[in-house]
Amino acid sequence: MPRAATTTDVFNAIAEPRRRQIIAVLVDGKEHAVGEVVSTLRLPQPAVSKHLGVLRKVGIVSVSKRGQLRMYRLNAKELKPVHDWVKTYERFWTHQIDKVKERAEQKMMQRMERENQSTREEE
Amino acid sequence: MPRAATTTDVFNAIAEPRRRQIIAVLVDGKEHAVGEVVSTLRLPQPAVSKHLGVLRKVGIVSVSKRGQLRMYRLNAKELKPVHDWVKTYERFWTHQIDKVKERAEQKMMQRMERENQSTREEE
DNA sequence: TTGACATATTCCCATATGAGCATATTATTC
DNA sequence: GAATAATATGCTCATATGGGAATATGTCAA
Repeated sequence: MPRAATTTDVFNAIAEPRRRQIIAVLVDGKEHAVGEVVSTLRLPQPAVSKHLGVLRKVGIVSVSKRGQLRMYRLNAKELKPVHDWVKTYERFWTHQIDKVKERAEQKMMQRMERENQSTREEE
Repeated sequence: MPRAATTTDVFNAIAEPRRRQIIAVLVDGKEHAVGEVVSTLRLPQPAVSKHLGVLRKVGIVSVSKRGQLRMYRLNAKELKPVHDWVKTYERFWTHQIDKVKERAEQKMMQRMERENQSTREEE
């Protein structure tokens, strides 16, 4: 069996860096013409159209016609499965951050104690 | 150009459903032999070895020898880039949840008012 | 109608799959 | 050392790329 199609699911669709770039351009949630994406990312127009096509098939973006323009809009809700999935593993690095914070607070307390002591010594 | 290699980055590595399944088996953070994964997921052993190889190249898992066993352990920190990326778009559905909560609270308030009223009527 | 402009589509190509199967490698035990 | 167990590796195959270039489609404007 070959690799799953990029249009199979969101995970495959976002595996492509350029598609993530395109998504980033649409992050404001507003409508953007293909040409905007092209000039912003400086990618060949056919490439952008193709990538947008993949994103559309998966539902990450939606299109609407405005004259001769095709306006693409981000439908970020489709990214939720990715978020839900990766959130399961969040604790693995969040705990680490907590420990760092803890150590920092301990140092802060120690420093405050020291400063408190020298203040008393000044009295 | 063909599609990027699955060993290129984490995004490509986790695009494969079976690899996500394997990651799920290793979620407890403890060491697991290949055979455990094989029997848990009921996948062919060569397939599991190959997928573990991909995950290892990307750094998502680490290996250590224990006799004739190869113990694989999840290195979930490598998934952080995915989390960081998708978190940028979290607000798109979180806001929706907030709205749902808001509506629920409004209904609750209305209900309380009604009950309050009927209580007064009982007086 | 004829252009000019914005996008989409088609073709070709090099390449990286992932599955299935057979086989090699390594370690253990008798 | 031989047999066995646990993994890894090598092979072929069908298939889905993504890029580039050319071209088709669709739309507006004069």
